[in-house]
Amino acid sequence: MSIDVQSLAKRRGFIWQSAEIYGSMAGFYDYGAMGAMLKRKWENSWLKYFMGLNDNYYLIDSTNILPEAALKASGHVDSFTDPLIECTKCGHAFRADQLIEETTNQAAEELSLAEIDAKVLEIGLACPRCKGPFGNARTFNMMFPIDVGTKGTDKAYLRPETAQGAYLNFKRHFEIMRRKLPLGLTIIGKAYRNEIAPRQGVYRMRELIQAELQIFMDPDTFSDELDLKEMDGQDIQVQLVDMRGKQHMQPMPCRYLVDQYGLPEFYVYHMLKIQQFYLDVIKVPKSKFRFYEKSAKERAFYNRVHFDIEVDLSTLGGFKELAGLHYRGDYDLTKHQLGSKESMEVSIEGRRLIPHVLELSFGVDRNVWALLDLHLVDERTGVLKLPPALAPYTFAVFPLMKKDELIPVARNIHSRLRDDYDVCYDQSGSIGKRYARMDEIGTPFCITVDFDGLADGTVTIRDTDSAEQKRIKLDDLEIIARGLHSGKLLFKELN
RNA sequence: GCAUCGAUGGUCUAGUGGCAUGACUUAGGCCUUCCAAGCCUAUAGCCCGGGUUCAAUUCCCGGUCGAUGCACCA
Repeated sequence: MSIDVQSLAKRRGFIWQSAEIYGSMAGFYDYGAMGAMLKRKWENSWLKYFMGLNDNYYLIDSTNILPEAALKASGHVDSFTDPLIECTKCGHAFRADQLIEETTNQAAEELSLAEIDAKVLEIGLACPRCKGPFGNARTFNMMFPIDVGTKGTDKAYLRPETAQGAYLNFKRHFEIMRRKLPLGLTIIGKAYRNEIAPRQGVYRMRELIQAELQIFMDPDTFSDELDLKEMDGQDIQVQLVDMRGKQHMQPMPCRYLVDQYGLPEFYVYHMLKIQQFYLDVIKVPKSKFRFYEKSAKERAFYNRVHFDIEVDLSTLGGFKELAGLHYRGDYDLTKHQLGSKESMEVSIEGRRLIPHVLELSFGVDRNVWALLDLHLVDERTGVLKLPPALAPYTFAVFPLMKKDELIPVARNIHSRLRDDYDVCYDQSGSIGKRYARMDEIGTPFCITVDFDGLADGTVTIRDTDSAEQKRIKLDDLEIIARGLHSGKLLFKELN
């Protein structure tokens, strides 16, 4: 029998559907005690890594509710919408613009609802499934509308992406942070999309968490400010558009991607950084990681370069998008300049420009799920081997048995460590069962107080990864704990 | 949103028109000097609404949720 990640996630307190006792709504998930800690630690690792790329990158926060005008300017009110027509006979809904385009070979994207209705009549469009007649076209916008104020007269929406918060705040932060480029603004927060058919667990949700870094920069000088030497001799795992169907991915030298494939140096530099994050911090096996190039047709029109970051997840049946690296150009700030009539132009050493945006966009829920998927290594017994910095609990402390001599010592160790780490104390059940519990929630180190140790001031410490044990002096506990937690000391280096 | 299938303690399941099965888990106890041992006890369940029936977890209708395919995913 193999461990089902979904039921482990539920049973051990990671994640499950929201409002369970009322039958749930599709696309909404809640985090339990373990899941919330795992998510927080993923976010912390992510922040530490990506904020560390530049001194001028900052964490900010912004509202989930945005005024209609802002989302009108960003294009979401109009383009986050699909015109639908429904068959009056079989009830099947179709994308009106696509159907018209297929039938007439004419672009229909710009047609209004009334124009669509007229066009449907004109060309005698009928339901491709049952030949039934179509009703009037209507729009379906993926944004959740909100009525603000007692009369609900201020129209607003739940934000469909966190990015807009950074764009709306750009001018003020540019001023506060002393007018330097590149300026990085990070937001970790909720975004909302009224998906037509949420599927595959946390992979497509209606309320999701995004971690996004928006880098505002001058495309002509940004590359010069990066340490491009880091790219020398480094390969990126990529699947380019023309490789599709032939292979999953191929290691391509950074230099090739710049010189031959024509990607901007700053873009490839960030590919490398993202790859290092996944391979070194998240510990994704190299064979399960790739950048997946989006074709001109697949990417949003304002993205000049777009690769998805994909990881091979067995629970989701293959390579799945966990993040995206988008070179959005000056599209966003230009749009908000038009919409708000506030100038988004900046002046740097005599050069005036509207900064361009390089967006690093991560789906947090998917990434947290990926941790469970990737690190549940023993499917039979359910051993989760999480990196110490990501595990919900870094340490667990047990008395070998529920005996009066052992309990106070174990309690004391627990409280010594608790100030600095997330530590679990457990004295219930056999020692083997307690180790197994910790295996399932990914606690990397278990400290056990036994009778031998009472005499000579030692405890045993067990490594989840290898299930091996070593005996350490209680006096060394703090320094060893610090080393193991940071990853600077490896378990095998003990003694 | 359409189609097919499904939904039983916390988890995984058996089964049924009339006291709902088992395992694991969890809690308490006994035992136990290191990897889910054993014994005793306890807690806990038929997705929601309506219908048929003396009686519905079971049959019927509608909904919700899930899996899969199609569609959708700027």
